[in-house]
Amino acid sequence: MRDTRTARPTLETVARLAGVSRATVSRVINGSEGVTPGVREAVDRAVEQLGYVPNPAARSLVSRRTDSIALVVPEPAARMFSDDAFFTGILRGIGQELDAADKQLVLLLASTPANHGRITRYLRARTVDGVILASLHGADPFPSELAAMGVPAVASGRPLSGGVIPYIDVDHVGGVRAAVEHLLAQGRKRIATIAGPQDMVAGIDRLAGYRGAVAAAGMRSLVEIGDFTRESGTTAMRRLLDDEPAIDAVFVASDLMAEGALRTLRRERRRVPEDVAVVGFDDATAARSTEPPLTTVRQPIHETGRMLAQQVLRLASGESVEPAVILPTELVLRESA
Amino acid sequence: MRDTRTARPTLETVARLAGVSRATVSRVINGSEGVTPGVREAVDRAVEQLGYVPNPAARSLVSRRTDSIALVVPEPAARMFSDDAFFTGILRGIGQELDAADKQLVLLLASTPANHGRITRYLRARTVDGVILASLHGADPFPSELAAMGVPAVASGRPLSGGVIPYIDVDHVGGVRAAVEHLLAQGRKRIATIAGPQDMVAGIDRLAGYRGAVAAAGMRSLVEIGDFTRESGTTAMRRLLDDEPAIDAVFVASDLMAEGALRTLRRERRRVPEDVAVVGFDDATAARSTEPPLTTVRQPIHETGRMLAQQVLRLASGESVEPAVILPTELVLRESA
DNA sequence: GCACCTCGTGAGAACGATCCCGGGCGGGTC
DNA sequence: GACCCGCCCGGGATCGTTCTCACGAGGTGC
Repeated sequence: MRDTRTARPTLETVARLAGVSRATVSRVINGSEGVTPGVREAVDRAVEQLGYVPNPAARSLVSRRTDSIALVVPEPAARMFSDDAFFTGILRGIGQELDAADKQLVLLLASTPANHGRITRYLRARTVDGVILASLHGADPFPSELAAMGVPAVASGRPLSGGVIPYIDVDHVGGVRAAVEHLLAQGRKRIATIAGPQDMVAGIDRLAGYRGAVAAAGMRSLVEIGDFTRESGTTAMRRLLDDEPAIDAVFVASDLMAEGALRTLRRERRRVPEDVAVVGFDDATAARSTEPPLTTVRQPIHETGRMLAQQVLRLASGESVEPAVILPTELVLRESA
Repeated sequence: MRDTRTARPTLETVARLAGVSRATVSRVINGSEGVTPGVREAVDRAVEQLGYVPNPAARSLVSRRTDSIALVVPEPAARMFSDDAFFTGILRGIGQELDAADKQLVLLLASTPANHGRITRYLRARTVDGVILASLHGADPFPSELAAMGVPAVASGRPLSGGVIPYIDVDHVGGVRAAVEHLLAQGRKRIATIAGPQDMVAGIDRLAGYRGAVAAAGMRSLVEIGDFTRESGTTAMRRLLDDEPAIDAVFVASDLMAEGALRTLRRERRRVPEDVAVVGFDDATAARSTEPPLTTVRQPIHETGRMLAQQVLRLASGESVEPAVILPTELVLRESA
């Protein structure tokens, strides 16, 4: 007899109370087929009465499953991203799907390089059934490491290091094309862009999309590089106006930078959209409240999170998945263009 | 002989290679004292050579520790919070401390009521050594449930349901007092407030702070309630101006709402700070880029996260902690007041 | 020089589940 | 009526650690 406060019931306890064996209780708990209804009921009652909850450690020791998925977030990604809403949006999407599948989410923040080793070790211990990699900078080592370890993994955003693990991304190029075509349809003649950092996929692909669309229209491109922050949008816009005062439209690779750009335009007394049209990217919450409200490219953040979770769960259960899933983007028309 | 690709080394494997017993290897792994340097070295070499990583499931089965901490986030909190930067800030703070302590972070998003049961069950299974509760709405059941289960837990923000578990919060009242006194020192005569929702501590305490400070100065209070969103700031400010055109200052309980308020003031052609001074709360990143830049009360978000982690780790290791830790806030002077 | 104590090491019993395998029982077929 | 085939259920091994306890060697005190 042990302290009833601390002594948690085990399979054994339940089995005795229900008058059956451990194996049978296990079958009932895990919903196996061949159990007589009467017995099943007796076990259920015992479980209920004792408040039995299976011990996950014991379970995963033998089953070699942990029912949990890791989300690895390299710090640069977390810090740089256009806004935190992106991160939390993805998180909610992932959470929703894992929830439905009754899996846990383990968050691994890679803040320091030291930390990186800690994470790899953790992953090697097979403490999780699968890994989701948040979007990465340049030559991030995680994808190939994970592939080498044989851990089921998917990435958010096309990994720049090459196609070694499957990924989910949004249609950057298509979104930008729609934006530029919208500007062209308005009769804009001189369309510039404020691009994102060129060591991130989002930065690279959106710039490529702009270049392609502008070239297709037989126009010259005009590019300034920012770093996805509001401040960089402000200064980049100023440089653009200095270089080419005749600009009548600008595609900005993030809403945050677009806010900054709007500010410069206001200071320079350029009317938006009359003198200069502005299109952003992200459809951040702030896009509704800029002056004027921002026309922007919406990306399905929540859906991305859900898809990430779905794919990694598939991989974890042994199925195979497409090497890439590209989710559609959508131009949202407001007043800035 | 098993497949070397899948067969992970165990203590036994390491022990054989090093020519010692399992127990000794275990001692070395866990850094116990009494091990001869020579033996320790031999074991270290074997571990290195085999790439041995302890199996967490086996370990926690016997040790009854899991080396992981859960962060429980009720959906309303996540959705409503002034901005997602708050959440991610807390997260980073927690991450940093857990990292230093070599603990994992398990994220539990309470999106639906159904989900709530799932979370409680998970927590009852003792899958984590401790729990951090993200800030809660009104009468959230988690604090008392956790207390009843005897799981070490701390809350972010004073739980409204009463002092059943320790918490970390910032000095809302002190911050607001500093803000109001700053306005008084400028000779402002009619100081209004836009408060947050009155079912959240942040909303309640900041309003209380305002009421206290204004009363102390022998002035009447003038209150409009918002919900921490930009839009609610816009409309609340309009109502305030309608009610009392003579307003010459307003304390706004969040920067996001302050942005909305600035917008209304701009539309109504009131100059800030000449005609109306505005002070926000949070020191969100956007506060630097409003026009004019926002004077606001900074709360130590990152520090809050770190403290949450520190306290829950203390509790988990059996120590006791103060029932409440209040971190200081600071008035940041910019141009809006 | 004998008893005692300390310190490093090993043997073996848990921890609490899953899962394979075999035994018992009931019913259908010849 | 005997045989056989399924279907349920139980026994027991197993997963990979930690931890208690016992043991032996070497140093110290008298």
